[in-house]
Amino acid sequence: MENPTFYQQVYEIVSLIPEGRVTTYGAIAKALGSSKSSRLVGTALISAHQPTLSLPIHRVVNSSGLLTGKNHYHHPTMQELLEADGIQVIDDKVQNFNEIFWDPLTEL
DNA sequence: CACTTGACGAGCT
DNA sequence: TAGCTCGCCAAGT
Repeated sequence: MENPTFYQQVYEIVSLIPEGRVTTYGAIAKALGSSKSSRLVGTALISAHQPTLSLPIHRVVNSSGLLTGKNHYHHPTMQELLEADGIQVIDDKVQNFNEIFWDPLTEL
């Protein structure tokens, strides 16, 4: 796209998240040049939850490693998907968050 | 064109 | 420690 929307850019970053790793809304926003648009990233994922896009959006959590988007999942749950990636989730929180955190700015 | 809507984040009470 | 408020900003209505 010559004029990719902010959402489109979010989709691209999300699609690049490696298996077994997670990133945050803020990190993605920052990678796109708008560190203060973390909310936009979350809103973008709502539009991205379409089956046709099949993006690993379950690998995106908030800055605390909390599964804030869990409510938007029908089934399987966000936790189930993360555990399928080998990520340990306890009480809606990603374990070893600091270790599996994937920063699009640093690792891309 | 103006108003509302949030999978957020940081700061304050 | 937990909960509430404020700022930010593109997209949808």
